[in-house]
Amino acid sequence: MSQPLTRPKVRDAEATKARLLQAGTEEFAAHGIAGARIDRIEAAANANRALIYSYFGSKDQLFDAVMDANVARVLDEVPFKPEDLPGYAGRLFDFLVANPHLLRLATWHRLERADTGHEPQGLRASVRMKTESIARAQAGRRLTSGFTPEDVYAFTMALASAWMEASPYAPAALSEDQLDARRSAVVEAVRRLTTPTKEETS
Amino acid sequence: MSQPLTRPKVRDAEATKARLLQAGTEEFAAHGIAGARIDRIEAAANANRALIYSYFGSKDQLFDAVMDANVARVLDEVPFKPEDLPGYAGRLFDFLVANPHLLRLATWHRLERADTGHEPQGLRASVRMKTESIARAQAGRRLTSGFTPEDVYAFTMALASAWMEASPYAPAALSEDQLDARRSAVVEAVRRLTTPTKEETS
DNA sequence: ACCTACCATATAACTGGTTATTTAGTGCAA
DNA sequence: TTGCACTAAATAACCAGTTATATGGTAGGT
Repeated sequence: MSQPLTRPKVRDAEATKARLLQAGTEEFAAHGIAGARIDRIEAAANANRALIYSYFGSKDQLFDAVMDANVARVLDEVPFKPEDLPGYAGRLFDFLVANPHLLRLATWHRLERADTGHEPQGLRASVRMKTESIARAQAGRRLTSGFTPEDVYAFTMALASAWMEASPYAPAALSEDQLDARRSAVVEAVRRLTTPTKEETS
Repeated sequence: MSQPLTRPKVRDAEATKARLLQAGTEEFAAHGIAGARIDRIEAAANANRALIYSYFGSKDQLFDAVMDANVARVLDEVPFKPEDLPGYAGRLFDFLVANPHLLRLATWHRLERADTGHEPQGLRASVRMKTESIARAQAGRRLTSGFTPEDVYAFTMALASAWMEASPYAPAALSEDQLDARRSAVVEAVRRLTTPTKEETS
């Protein structure tokens, strides 16, 4: 995770970009855009600061690149299946437990960057795909029609990240059992929200 | 909301502190701690910057004071009743729609200040009171025992703020009708989560 | 194989504007 | 005249971004 980032023996622009993205991910997740320090990224990436400007353009643009890379990673690693929203919530919960800094990163983006209109690459398309497949599942009576597809999506996301948002104090000090219990609660909550009511199935 | 803050004719330290807290609330909600600028607070509060240091101590301590004041306000304005969690979620939703900057403020606190151990005055006590009264309601079979009191609380909070977290883009452009629909969805979601299941009531 | 000119990669030092915080004081009111 | 509210100006550190320079790999000529 936070091993020192080592340079390859040969010069390699791609590898340097990757180190800068990795160091930027950690720095931005910890301190946000305004709080991030170029010299810390420089040191952590084991690369010169001027390369940030030649490869990415500016601090803000490095943040955008960091977001793009990590959004792509989440979309890749947490598959979405509209017929199993509780399972999706559980997998998302697992991912956030394993990568709490990425939730912080997304939050910083919302606070500091969303109003600039710069959205992470692929995010909007992915959300549209998800809500549309939720709509299809609703039409097929496989999940409740009591909420709009956007509601279902927003609630699922909110429940999966509820615990990380709610407990800023001592978030890491959780036993395996406690973690399992919370995961089950999230899955069960999404199940209660999304299973069709009796009237809907009749 | 953002009228220029005017000074009284006579010198009045309390009034100046109040202006600094108000200006600080808006500045910190907009930019966070690292992004906030003392000179903007000074200008918006119509007060000299040195007063910030003599009354509050530092930029960080001004932020803490701002948090304390606004947490007190929320606790005061959004009454909690464990027997009506859906209603509580609805009122919280209303409050957040009316004061979106306070959700931002709380989020900045989580990101920038929570790990310092400085909690807003009264928050921990209030959360304990809420979870304990949820536990009593569960014991009295008035709400589901399928979740721990902490789960119930975290989920309720998450659902009430789900929409604000989920839609950073064009959050203000919502018609009255759309807002009502979202509110209803939140209330219904909390109702589905918290009403006892058939087995529980039998 | 060897040379060499070229260019992308990389670096250290610098610049100029910004920013939190302090200081030394002014003036009002009791 | 004492203490408090308030102010303007100074200070010292900080920090994003730039520049001038060095270095290593390599394509192409001999």
